[in-house]
Amino acid sequence: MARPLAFDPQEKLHQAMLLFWRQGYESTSVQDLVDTLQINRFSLYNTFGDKEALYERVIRHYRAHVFSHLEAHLQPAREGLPRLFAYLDAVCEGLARQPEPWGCLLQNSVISRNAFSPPLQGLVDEFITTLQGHVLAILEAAVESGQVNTDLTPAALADFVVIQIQGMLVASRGGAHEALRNSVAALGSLLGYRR
Amino acid sequence: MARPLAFDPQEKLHQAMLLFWRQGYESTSVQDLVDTLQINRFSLYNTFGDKEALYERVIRHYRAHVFSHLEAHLQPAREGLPRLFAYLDAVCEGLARQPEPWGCLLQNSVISRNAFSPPLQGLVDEFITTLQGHVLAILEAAVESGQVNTDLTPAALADFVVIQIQGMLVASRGGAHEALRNSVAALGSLLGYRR
DNA sequence: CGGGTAATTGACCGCTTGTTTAGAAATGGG
DNA sequence: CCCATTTCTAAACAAGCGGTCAATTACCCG
Repeated sequence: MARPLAFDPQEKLHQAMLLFWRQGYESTSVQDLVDTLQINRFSLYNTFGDKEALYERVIRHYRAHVFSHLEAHLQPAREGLPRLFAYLDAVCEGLARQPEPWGCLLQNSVISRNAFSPPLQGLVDEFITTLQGHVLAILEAAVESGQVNTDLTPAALADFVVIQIQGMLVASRGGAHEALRNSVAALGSLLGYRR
Repeated sequence: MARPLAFDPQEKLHQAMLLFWRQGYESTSVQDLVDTLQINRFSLYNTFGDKEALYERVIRHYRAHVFSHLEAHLQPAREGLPRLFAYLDAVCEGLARQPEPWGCLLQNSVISRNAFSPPLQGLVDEFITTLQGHVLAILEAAVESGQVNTDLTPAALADFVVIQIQGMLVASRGGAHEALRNSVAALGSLLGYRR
């Protein structure tokens, strides 16, 4: 056959994810990637395609290896509020554990979505759609089972909660960990959720 | 004396604000500014300094001519919840009226604060601090006067509401106007605020 | 009307961006 | 052992970035 790769693509992809996560898409140059991943410029293009193609793979990697663990807390939706707050607690904990306030790679991508081509925009938009779906299912179950007593529709409540989550993810980039915990506690109290 | 300016600095500053508002700081090049403001490159530097100095003046301009009108709804704080929801309604209305979903220039600046020098970072951080101050004062008055019945501290509630506002401002960039209104309605309902 | 002052002009600087090229090096099967 | 195949290396590409320059133009005051 031919000359084998001198590096592990998965490992390099992981390193690229960490770099993009910390610095953002636009602020991370190809030179940064070359320096950090310790592979040649051409090898980078040869294995991952151009910068945006690499970022797409990074996003999928993040979704599969980071977000999926958080997403697991949101199921099964029929259990209602305990699932929502298990997720919110895990989000708080994950954000607080970061050495620097990087926030969430997916939410960061949503914010800079205008820098992407339409297909990639669609991919990052899926994040909000997915979140919305999970939260809505949980709140429908919560309202139906009487966990939360309100005259609001589950859909309106879901909009409210998703926006709250988005706010938490951006606020975390200021390092306001206590504000995040306060925020979750307040939401719990207002929804009448007893732990 | 000497040759007078061939343009109105205030007018050009306003145009620069609109451009930065729409495109963001990093995505707006000096060439974009030259093309849009219709003044020469050097004249731009001569009157406003470098790109970051211009952006600082843009932020101050925004604060004085755009945000101040919204901020006015937050006072006097002693009136409590009506002031908060007057502000939130105005924010919703302002965001919905935008021809394209630009969000809030100040919140957008907070998000890309890492691209700025420390002094400018401080200036954009003032936005959250200011908002926090207003909201806290309102909620203290609201709790004390019994407008809202909760076992939460006003400080925790303020963290919650400020994060909610931040979430609204970033979500608006996806054009989700109805979700914003639902979100405000949900907050009102959960706080027991009757309009 | 003439001279001093300041705004304007457009070319130009060095640097970084993302991307590509041509040639050298390394592998494993026939 | 050698050649086909693929990776690797370093250099270079064009385009765009923020920022600066000397020369020119237009104005107001004396």
